[in-house]
Amino acid sequence: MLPNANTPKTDSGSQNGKRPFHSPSPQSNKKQKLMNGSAHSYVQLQEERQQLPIYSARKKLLQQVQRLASAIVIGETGSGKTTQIPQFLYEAQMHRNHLIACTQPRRVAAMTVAERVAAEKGAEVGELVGYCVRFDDMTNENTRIKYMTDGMLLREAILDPILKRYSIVILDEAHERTVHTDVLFGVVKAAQKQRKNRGLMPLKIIVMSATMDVDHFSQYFGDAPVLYIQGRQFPVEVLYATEPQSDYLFAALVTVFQVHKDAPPNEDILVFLTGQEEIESAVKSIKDIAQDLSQDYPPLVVCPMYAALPAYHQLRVFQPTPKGSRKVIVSTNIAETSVTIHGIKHVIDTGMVKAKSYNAGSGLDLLRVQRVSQAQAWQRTGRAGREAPGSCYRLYTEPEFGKMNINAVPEIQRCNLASVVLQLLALGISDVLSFDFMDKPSKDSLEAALQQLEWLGAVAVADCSAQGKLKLTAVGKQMAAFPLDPKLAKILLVAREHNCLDEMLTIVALLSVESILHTPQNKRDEAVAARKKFVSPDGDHLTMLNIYRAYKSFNGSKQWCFENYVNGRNLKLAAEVRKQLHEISCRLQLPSNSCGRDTTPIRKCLTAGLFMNSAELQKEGKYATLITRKAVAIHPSSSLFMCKPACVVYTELVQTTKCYMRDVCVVDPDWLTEAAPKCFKKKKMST
DNA sequence: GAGCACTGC
Repeated sequence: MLPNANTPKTDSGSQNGKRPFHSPSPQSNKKQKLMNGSAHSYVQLQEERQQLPIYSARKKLLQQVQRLASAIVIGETGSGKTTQIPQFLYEAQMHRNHLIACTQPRRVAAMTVAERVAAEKGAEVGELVGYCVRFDDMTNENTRIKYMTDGMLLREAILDPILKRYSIVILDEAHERTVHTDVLFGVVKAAQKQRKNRGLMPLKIIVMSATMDVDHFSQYFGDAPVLYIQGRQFPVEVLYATEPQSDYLFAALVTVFQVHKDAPPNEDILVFLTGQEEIESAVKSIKDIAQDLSQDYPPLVVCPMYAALPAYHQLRVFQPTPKGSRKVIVSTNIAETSVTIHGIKHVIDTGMVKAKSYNAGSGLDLLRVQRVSQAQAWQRTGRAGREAPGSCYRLYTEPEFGKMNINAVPEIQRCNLASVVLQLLALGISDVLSFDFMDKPSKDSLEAALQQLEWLGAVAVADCSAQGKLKLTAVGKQMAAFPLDPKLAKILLVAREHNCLDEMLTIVALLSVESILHTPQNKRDEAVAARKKFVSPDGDHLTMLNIYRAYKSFNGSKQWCFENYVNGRNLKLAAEVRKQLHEISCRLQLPSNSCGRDTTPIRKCLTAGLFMNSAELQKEGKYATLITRKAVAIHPSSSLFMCKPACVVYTELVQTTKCYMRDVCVVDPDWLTEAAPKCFKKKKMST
């Protein structure tokens, strides 16, 4: 998806608030540059390996892993831990002819690191060294070192909770604390214990991180020893605002031009802002101001950077700056971890980020602009010292920095846990509330997730007491087989009763990718007009199905996508997801069939999964959700906006200026009681 | 009568 220039981050910057960045030796600097090239001879690669800082820690690490069950490795940027540690373990025969897994939070990282390590081993990727990510398994029976996404290992654990194919599991980038990594912590720890109790081959666990919160990891893994590995980060001068800034956007603009005035040309600037709209407007302001500058200033190239930006626009960020000019990149936190941009000398950190927070009580996800954590601030700072010394302008004061959270709240404490809980149950962990999380999610959010699963018919209480053991039902087991939110998995399973699996596979695939609509701000009316022919009176799900069918009938033509204002990239992804879901439904022996032109079966299936997301029209012409009686409205982007159907289900709620329902479908209220008699009966009794 | 940080199976 992204170009080669986008080197994924495999090692992470220092996040220690107290420790200054330290300089690398000149020699290692030269080697670092070599490493960034592409074609190397085997001999060259072996020489480079021995120059890495981690090489000197090799013996100690091997001894520790030999002797103990678990180890923590703290390694800074460029230490080479991700590429070297799996090789050290393999070369020392510690894999015992089983697999060494090394998990990554991101696909691109798993793939490119595997390529690199395979080259170092003088082999093709997919043989001794392989990778496994969704849609792409590059391993075979000879594979011993396997890079994979953390979500992939979690999927495998459902089929095999003690992970018998693996002798060593390395959890890399642990400081990022993704939901998948956090669940894996508990899963590998339990697998290790199980194997020990049953007298099986031990499972060694290595946690690799760039965090300052080392003790937390160590304690969780039985006081595992911690190995520190020096990195190769250049010093970055940190400058704080002298007084608090009320307008971070304005402060950012002023700072950009201050740096532009004082710094030599060819020293590029990276600015961290929070979102697409803010970035586009800042880019425009910078361009406008730059136009009015005198000829004494170097020319300015301004690039926006955010995930939703079309790939060919993203490319610009990676192109080298012409000699004598300066590049300013205005980015979301995508440049914090997911992409590495070369040539950055100055970082401007507004200290703000847009992050998701979840309210278990209302079940509402919402995106909020908030302060970054200290760890994130150091991560941003580190982006200025990748290739040479740099500077970082913090648009907040030092006391303000001191008041920030040391680490970000782990994702598992701020998201809907229905998927996680379903997976834990599928792993055979019945006592979800007391699962050994490194940082426990709140009891409320675990209970809300269980409630949802019970309503969907995925779990049943095995005995009558309130604290009774929970068990997955047959339906729950089938739901867990799909890489989907439980609501969407349920939609697929009920399709067998309504004979419309073909349609539901498409709709669910479309719901699990980002928007397939492309609506440029200045061409909104044209886009709406072009897509009018696809609109279904039954709502957005059916409209999307129409678009997908048309897309397929034009063989995914790019021209067609362009003319109809739909996002070809996301439609293609949906087709890929659909294929995977189809394979799983074949494995579960769900009958493949179509309902033709009748939309009723489709809407009944949607109701069976989305009944918790239902709303009815009130007398005064506004909507209220059925379960929580919350005031909501149809999102203006919906094909049902302006229509007033009596009863609807929706995919999700988004809170902006109002609480909006997104992806709305017209349903019959009787279908709701049919789909979840317990849920709606219960509601009537309590009101 | 509006707007969407970032990943991942």
